[in-house]
Amino acid sequence: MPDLSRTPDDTAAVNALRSGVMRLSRRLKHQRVDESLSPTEMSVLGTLARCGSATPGELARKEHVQPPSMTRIVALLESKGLVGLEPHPEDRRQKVVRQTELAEAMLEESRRKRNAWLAELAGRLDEDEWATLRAAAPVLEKLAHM
Amino acid sequence: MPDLSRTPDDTAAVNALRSGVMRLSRRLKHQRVDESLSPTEMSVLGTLARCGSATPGELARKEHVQPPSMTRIVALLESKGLVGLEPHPEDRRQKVVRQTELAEAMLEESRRKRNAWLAELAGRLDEDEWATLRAAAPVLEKLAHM
DNA sequence: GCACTTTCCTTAGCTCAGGTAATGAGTTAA
DNA sequence: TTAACTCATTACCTGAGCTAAGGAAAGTGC
Repeated sequence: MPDLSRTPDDTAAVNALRSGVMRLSRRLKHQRVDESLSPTEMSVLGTLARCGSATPGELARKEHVQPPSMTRIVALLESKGLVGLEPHPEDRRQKVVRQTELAEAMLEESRRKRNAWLAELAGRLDEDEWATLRAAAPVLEKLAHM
Repeated sequence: MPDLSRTPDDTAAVNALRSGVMRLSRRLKHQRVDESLSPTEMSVLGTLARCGSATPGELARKEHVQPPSMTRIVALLESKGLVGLEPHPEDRRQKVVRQTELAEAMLEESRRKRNAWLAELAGRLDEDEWATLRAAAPVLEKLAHM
Protein backbone atom coordinates (compact mmCIF):
# COMPACT_ATOMS: atom_id res chain seq x y z
CA MET A 1 0.00 0.00 0.00
CA PRO A 2 1.53 3.34 -1.02
CA ASP A 3 2.01 6.24 1.35
CA LEU A 4 -1.47 7.66 1.77
CA SER A 5 -0.32 10.91 3.31
CA ARG A 6 0.65 12.19 -0.10
CA THR A 7 -2.69 11.60 -1.76
CA PRO A 8 -4.94 14.36 -0.35
CA ASP A 9 -5.25 16.49 -3.47
CA ASP A 10 -3.10 14.60 -5.91
CA THR A 11 -6.22 14.44 -7.99
CA ALA A 12 -5.44 17.82 -9.49
CA ALA A 13 -1.83 16.86 -10.08
CA VAL A 14 -2.60 13.64 -11.87
CA ASN A 15 -5.20 15.34 -14.01
CA ALA A 16 -2.76 18.03 -15.01
CA LEU A 17 -0.05 15.47 -15.61
CA ARG A 18 -2.21 13.26 -17.75
CA SER A 19 -3.65 16.10 -19.75
CA GLY A 20 -0.29 17.78 -20.21
CA VAL A 21 1.47 14.61 -21.27
CA MET A 22 -1.23 13.67 -23.76
CA ARG A 23 -1.39 17.09 -25.35
CA LEU A 24 2.35 17.57 -25.41
CA SER A 25 2.83 14.18 -27.01
CA ARG A 26 0.45 15.17 -29.79
CA ARG A 27 2.43 18.34 -30.42
CA LEU A 28 5.72 16.48 -30.28
CA LYS A 29 4.50 14.29 -33.10
CA HIS A 30 4.40 17.38 -35.25
CA GLN A 31 7.87 18.47 -34.18
CA ARG A 32 9.57 15.40 -35.59
CA VAL A 33 12.91 16.35 -37.04
CA ASP A 34 12.82 13.88 -39.90
CA GLU A 35 9.38 13.82 -41.48
CA SER A 36 9.86 10.22 -42.52
CA LEU A 37 10.47 8.96 -38.97
CA SER A 38 7.68 8.35 -36.48
CA PRO A 39 8.17 9.25 -32.79
CA THR A 40 8.50 5.61 -31.80
CA GLU A 41 11.11 5.02 -34.50
CA MET A 42 13.05 7.96 -33.07
CA SER A 43 12.63 6.52 -29.61
CA VAL A 44 14.01 3.18 -30.74
CA LEU A 45 17.07 4.88 -32.19
CA GLY A 46 17.53 6.68 -28.90
CA THR A 47 17.31 3.43 -27.00
CA LEU A 48 19.88 1.83 -29.31
CA ALA A 49 22.16 4.81 -28.85
CA ARG A 50 21.97 4.25 -25.11
CA CYS A 51 22.17 0.46 -25.06
CA GLY A 52 24.43 -0.15 -28.04
CA SER A 53 22.45 -3.03 -29.42
CA ALA A 54 19.41 -5.12 -28.57
CA THR A 55 17.18 -7.85 -29.91
CA PRO A 56 13.75 -6.95 -31.33
CA GLY A 57 12.10 -8.53 -28.30
CA GLU A 58 14.13 -6.44 -25.88
CA LEU A 59 13.29 -3.31 -27.85
CA ALA A 60 9.59 -4.16 -27.80
CA ARG A 61 9.67 -4.53 -24.02
CA LYS A 62 11.61 -1.32 -23.53
CA GLU A 63 9.29 0.69 -25.77
CA HIS A 64 6.16 -0.96 -24.35
CA VAL A 65 5.13 -2.12 -27.77
CA GLN A 66 4.05 -5.57 -28.93
CA PRO A 67 6.60 -7.71 -30.79
CA PRO A 68 4.85 -7.50 -34.18
CA SER A 69 4.93 -3.72 -34.03
CA MET A 70 8.65 -3.79 -33.30
CA THR A 71 9.22 -6.10 -36.22
CA ARG A 72 7.71 -3.53 -38.54
CA ILE A 73 9.55 -0.63 -36.92
CA VAL A 74 12.90 -2.41 -37.19
CA ALA A 75 12.18 -3.34 -40.82
CA LEU A 76 11.42 0.29 -41.62
CA LEU A 77 14.57 1.51 -39.89
CA GLU A 78 16.61 -1.08 -41.76
CA SER A 79 15.15 -0.07 -45.11
CA LYS A 80 16.25 3.47 -44.35
CA GLY A 81 19.77 2.35 -43.50
CA LEU A 82 19.49 3.47 -39.87
CA VAL A 83 19.96 0.06 -38.25
CA GLY A 84 21.69 -3.15 -39.22
CA LEU A 85 20.59 -6.69 -38.39
CA GLU A 86 23.08 -9.32 -37.33
CA PRO A 87 22.50 -12.93 -36.38
CA HIS A 88 22.42 -13.58 -32.66
CA PRO A 89 25.65 -15.28 -31.57
CA GLU A 90 24.01 -17.84 -29.29
CA ASP A 91 20.42 -18.17 -30.43
CA ARG A 92 19.57 -18.44 -34.09
CA ARG A 93 15.93 -17.49 -33.50
CA GLN A 94 16.94 -14.04 -32.38
CA LYS A 95 18.56 -11.12 -34.18
CA VAL A 96 20.73 -8.30 -32.97
CA VAL A 97 19.71 -4.78 -33.95
CA ARG A 98 22.51 -2.24 -34.10
CA GLN A 99 22.40 1.40 -35.18
CA THR A 100 24.48 2.55 -38.12
CA GLU A 101 26.75 5.59 -38.40
CA LEU A 102 23.98 7.18 -40.46
CA ALA A 103 21.64 6.91 -37.48
CA GLU A 104 24.28 8.42 -35.23
CA ALA A 105 24.62 11.41 -37.53
CA MET A 106 20.88 11.77 -37.81
CA LEU A 107 20.45 11.72 -34.04
CA GLU A 108 23.05 14.44 -33.69
CA GLU A 109 21.28 16.55 -36.28
CA SER A 110 17.94 15.92 -34.61
CA ARG A 111 19.32 16.91 -31.24
CA ARG A 112 20.37 20.23 -32.76
CA LYS A 113 16.93 20.84 -34.22
CA ARG A 114 15.13 19.83 -31.06
CA ASN A 115 17.24 22.26 -29.11
CA ALA A 116 16.07 25.02 -31.39
CA TRP A 117 12.45 24.07 -30.74
CA LEU A 118 13.12 23.83 -27.02
CA ALA A 119 14.80 27.21 -26.90
CA GLU A 120 11.77 28.69 -28.61
CA LEU A 121 9.48 27.26 -25.94
CA ALA A 122 11.85 27.73 -23.02
CA GLY A 123 12.10 31.38 -23.88
CA ARG A 124 8.45 31.74 -22.99
CA LEU A 125 8.79 29.98 -19.64
CA ASP A 126 10.26 31.76 -16.68
CA GLU A 127 13.40 30.42 -15.00
CA ASP A 128 11.57 28.58 -12.25
CA GLU A 129 9.21 26.83 -14.62
CA TRP A 130 12.04 25.66 -16.80
CA ALA A 131 14.06 24.47 -13.82
CA THR A 132 11.02 22.50 -12.66
CA LEU A 133 10.69 20.88 -16.05
CA ARG A 134 14.35 19.96 -16.22
CA ALA A 135 14.13 18.29 -12.85
CA ALA A 136 10.99 16.42 -13.88
CA ALA A 137 12.33 15.01 -17.14
CA PRO A 138 14.23 12.10 -15.62
CA VAL A 139 11.35 11.32 -13.28
CA LEU A 140 9.00 11.17 -16.25
CA GLU A 141 11.36 8.74 -17.91
CA LYS A 142 11.50 6.64 -14.77
CA LEU A 143 7.72 6.66 -14.55
CA ALA A 144 7.42 5.63 -18.17
CA HIS A 145 9.72 2.71 -17.51
CA MET A 146 7.85 1.44 -14.46
CA MET B 1 15.59 35.39 -28.96
CA PRO B 2 15.39 33.18 -25.86
CA ASP B 3 17.82 33.36 -22.99
CA LEU B 4 20.88 31.53 -24.27
CA SER B 5 22.49 31.16 -20.85
CA ARG B 6 20.15 28.33 -20.04
CA THR B 7 20.94 26.20 -23.07
CA PRO B 8 24.37 24.68 -22.32
CA ASP B 9 23.31 21.09 -21.69
CA ASP B 10 19.57 21.30 -22.14
CA THR B 11 20.08 18.74 -24.86
CA ALA B 12 19.92 15.96 -22.30
CA ALA B 13 16.87 17.46 -20.64
CA VAL B 14 14.89 17.83 -23.84
CA ASN B 15 15.76 14.32 -24.90
CA ALA B 16 14.61 12.92 -21.59
CA LEU B 17 11.49 15.05 -21.67
CA ARG B 18 10.56 14.01 -25.17
CA SER B 19 11.24 10.36 -24.59
CA GLY B 20 9.45 10.32 -21.25
CA VAL B 21 6.40 12.13 -22.54
CA MET B 22 6.06 9.91 -25.59
CA ARG B 23 6.41 6.67 -23.64
CA LEU B 24 4.19 7.80 -20.80
CA SER B 25 1.51 8.88 -23.23
CA ARG B 26 1.52 5.41 -24.75
CA ARG B 27 1.06 3.85 -21.33
CA LEU B 28 -1.63 6.34 -20.41
CA LYS B 29 -3.61 5.20 -23.40
CA HIS B 30 -3.84 1.80 -21.78
CA GLN B 31 -4.84 3.26 -18.42
CA ARG B 32 -8.03 4.83 -19.74
CA VAL B 33 -10.71 4.60 -17.11
CA ASP B 34 -13.55 4.06 -19.51
CA GLU B 35 -12.57 1.59 -22.20
CA SER B 36 -14.98 3.15 -24.63
CA LEU B 37 -13.43 6.64 -24.41
CA SER B 38 -10.26 7.66 -26.21
CA PRO B 39 -7.67 9.87 -24.47
CA THR B 40 -8.62 12.85 -26.58
CA GLU B 41 -12.30 12.36 -25.79
CA MET B 42 -11.39 12.38 -22.10
CA SER B 43 -9.32 15.48 -22.66
CA VAL B 44 -12.24 17.24 -24.34
CA LEU B 45 -14.49 16.45 -21.39
CA GLY B 46 -11.82 17.86 -19.10
CA THR B 47 -11.65 21.04 -21.14
CA LEU B 48 -15.43 21.39 -21.05
CA ALA B 49 -15.41 20.88 -17.30
CA ARG B 50 -12.95 23.74 -17.03
CA CYS B 51 -14.48 26.11 -19.58
CA GLY B 52 -18.17 25.29 -19.15
CA SER B 53 -18.97 25.24 -22.83
CA ALA B 54 -17.29 25.85 -26.17
CA THR B 55 -17.85 25.61 -29.89
CA PRO B 56 -16.35 22.70 -31.84
CA GLY B 57 -13.86 25.07 -33.44
CA GLU B 58 -12.67 26.37 -30.08
CA LEU B 59 -12.29 22.80 -28.83
CA ALA B 60 -10.30 21.85 -31.91
CA ARG B 61 -7.90 24.74 -31.33
CA LYS B 62 -7.54 23.98 -27.63
CA GLU B 63 -6.88 20.28 -28.23
CA HIS B 64 -4.61 20.97 -31.22
CA VAL B 65 -6.75 18.83 -33.44
CA GLN B 66 -8.19 19.61 -36.87
CA PRO B 67 -11.87 20.64 -37.05
CA PRO B 68 -13.05 17.45 -38.80
CA SER B 69 -11.52 15.34 -36.04
CA MET B 70 -13.32 17.40 -33.42
CA THR B 71 -16.57 16.97 -35.30
CA ARG B 72 -16.22 13.21 -34.99
CA ILE B 73 -15.15 13.37 -31.34
CA VAL B 74 -18.10 15.57 -30.41
CA ALA B 75 -20.49 13.30 -32.33
CA LEU B 76 -19.18 10.28 -30.42
CA LEU B 77 -19.49 12.05 -27.09
CA GLU B 78 -23.03 13.09 -27.95
CA SER B 79 -24.01 9.57 -28.93
CA LYS B 80 -22.83 8.46 -25.51
CA GLY B 81 -24.86 11.12 -23.79
CA LEU B 82 -21.78 12.89 -22.41
CA VAL B 83 -22.27 16.23 -24.16
CA GLY B 84 -25.24 18.14 -25.48
CA LEU B 85 -25.34 20.37 -28.56
CA GLU B 86 -27.15 23.67 -28.54
CA PRO B 87 -27.52 26.22 -31.33
CA HIS B 88 -25.17 29.17 -31.06
CA PRO B 89 -27.08 32.24 -29.89
CA GLU B 90 -25.49 34.67 -32.35
CA ASP B 91 -24.19 32.59 -35.24
CA ARG B 92 -26.24 29.84 -36.76
CA ARG B 93 -23.20 28.21 -38.37
CA GLN B 94 -21.75 27.39 -35.01
CA LYS B 95 -22.89 25.11 -32.19
CA VAL B 96 -22.32 25.18 -28.47
CA VAL B 97 -21.03 22.00 -26.86
CA ARG B 98 -21.89 21.52 -23.20
CA GLN B 99 -21.18 18.57 -20.91
CA THR B 100 -24.04 16.68 -19.32
CA GLU B 101 -24.49 15.59 -15.71
CA LEU B 102 -23.58 12.10 -16.87
CA ALA B 103 -20.19 13.39 -18.00
CA GLU B 104 -19.72 15.12 -14.68
CA ALA B 105 -20.37 11.88 -12.82
CA MET B 106 -18.09 9.95 -15.15
CA LEU B 107 -15.26 12.42 -14.66
CA GLU B 108 -15.60 12.08 -10.92
CA GLU B 109 -15.48 8.30 -11.17
CA SER B 110 -12.51 8.48 -13.51
CA ARG B 111 -10.67 10.79 -11.14
CA ARG B 112 -11.10 8.19 -8.44
CA LYS B 113 -9.72 5.42 -10.63
CA ARG B 114 -6.82 7.50 -11.88
CA ASN B 115 -5.88 8.28 -8.31
CA ALA B 116 -5.63 4.56 -7.67
CA TRP B 117 -3.30 4.14 -10.61
CA LEU B 118 -1.29 7.15 -9.54
CA ALA B 119 -0.96 5.91 -6.00
CA GLU B 120 0.36 2.63 -7.34
CA LEU B 121 3.06 4.44 -9.30
CA ALA B 122 3.72 7.14 -6.72
CA GLY B 123 4.36 4.48 -4.14
CA ARG B 124 7.42 3.45 -6.11
CA LEU B 125 8.79 6.99 -6.39
CA ASP B 126 10.52 8.61 -3.48
CA GLU B 127 9.14 11.80 -1.95
CA ASP B 128 11.45 14.13 -3.85
CA GLU B 129 10.68 12.56 -7.20
CA TRP B 130 6.95 12.82 -6.62
CA ALA B 131 7.22 16.42 -5.46
CA THR B 132 9.16 17.21 -8.62
CA LEU B 133 6.47 15.65 -10.76
CA ARG B 134 3.68 17.49 -9.00
CA ALA B 135 5.44 20.77 -9.55
CA ALA B 136 6.03 19.95 -13.21
CA ALA B 137 2.46 19.00 -14.04
CA PRO B 138 1.14 22.55 -14.48
CA VAL B 139 4.23 23.54 -16.43
CA LEU B 140 3.68 20.63 -18.79
CA GLU B 141 0.14 21.81 -19.31
CA LYS B 142 1.33 25.32 -19.98
CA LEU B 143 3.89 24.01 -22.45
CA ALA B 144 1.25 21.94 -24.20
CA HIS B 145 -0.89 25.03 -24.59
CA MET B 146 1.85 27.23 -26.03
C1' DG C 1 17.20 -39.56 -29.97
C1' DC C 2 12.55 -38.05 -30.43
C1' DA C 3 8.23 -35.95 -29.31
C1' DC C 4 6.37 -31.82 -26.61
C1' DT C 5 6.52 -27.35 -25.07
C1' DT C 6 8.24 -22.85 -25.06
C1' DT C 7 10.29 -18.75 -27.00
C1' DC C 8 11.37 -15.53 -30.60
C1' DC C 9 10.29 -13.39 -34.72
C1' DT C 10 7.25 -12.81 -38.40
C1' DT C 11 2.96 -12.56 -41.48
C1' DA C 12 -1.87 -11.33 -42.13
C1' DG C 13 -5.69 -8.77 -41.11
C1' DC C 14 -8.01 -5.34 -38.10
C1' DT C 15 -8.99 -1.03 -35.61
C1' DC C 16 -8.88 3.49 -34.20
C1' DA C 17 -7.61 8.15 -34.17
C1' DG C 18 -5.78 11.35 -36.56
C1' DG C 19 -5.22 14.09 -41.22
C1' DT C 20 -6.51 16.41 -46.05
C1' DA C 21 -9.76 17.78 -49.61
C1' DA C 22 -14.02 19.17 -50.88
C1' DT C 23 -19.01 20.76 -49.68
C1' DG C 24 -22.75 23.41 -47.69
C1' DA C 25 -24.71 26.68 -44.83
C1' DG C 26 -24.34 31.20 -42.67
C1' DT C 27 -22.08 35.65 -42.09
C1' DT C 28 -19.69 39.81 -43.46
C1' DA C 29 -18.07 43.26 -46.66
C1' DA C 30 -18.05 45.67 -51.11
C1' DT D 1 -26.90 41.57 -53.74
C1' DT D 2 -23.03 39.51 -54.90
C1' DA D 3 -18.36 38.05 -53.44
C1' DA D 4 -15.41 36.38 -50.08
C1' DC D 5 -14.78 34.32 -45.89
C1' DT D 6 -15.70 31.20 -41.81
C1' DC D 7 -17.62 27.21 -39.35
C1' DA D 8 -18.98 22.66 -39.35
C1' DT D 9 -19.36 18.64 -41.87
C1' DT D 10 -18.79 14.62 -45.20
C1' DA D 11 -15.85 11.38 -47.63
C1' DC D 12 -11.72 9.26 -47.98
C1' DC D 13 -6.87 8.12 -46.65
C1' DT D 14 -2.94 7.13 -43.70
C1' DG D 15 -0.17 5.60 -39.84
C1' DA D 16 0.74 3.09 -35.94
C1' DG D 17 -0.68 0.30 -32.87
C1' DC D 18 -3.15 -4.33 -31.81
C1' DT D 19 -4.49 -9.70 -31.88
C1' DA D 20 -4.29 -14.14 -33.89
C1' DA D 21 -1.84 -17.50 -36.11
C1' DG D 22 2.50 -19.53 -38.12
C1' DG D 23 7.29 -21.22 -38.60
C1' DA D 24 11.89 -21.89 -36.90
C1' DA D 25 15.02 -22.68 -33.15
C1' DA D 26 15.89 -24.03 -28.32
C1' DG D 27 14.95 -26.46 -24.22
C1' DT D 28 12.77 -30.67 -21.65
C1' DG D 29 11.10 -35.41 -20.49
C1' DC D 30 11.04 -39.89 -21.59
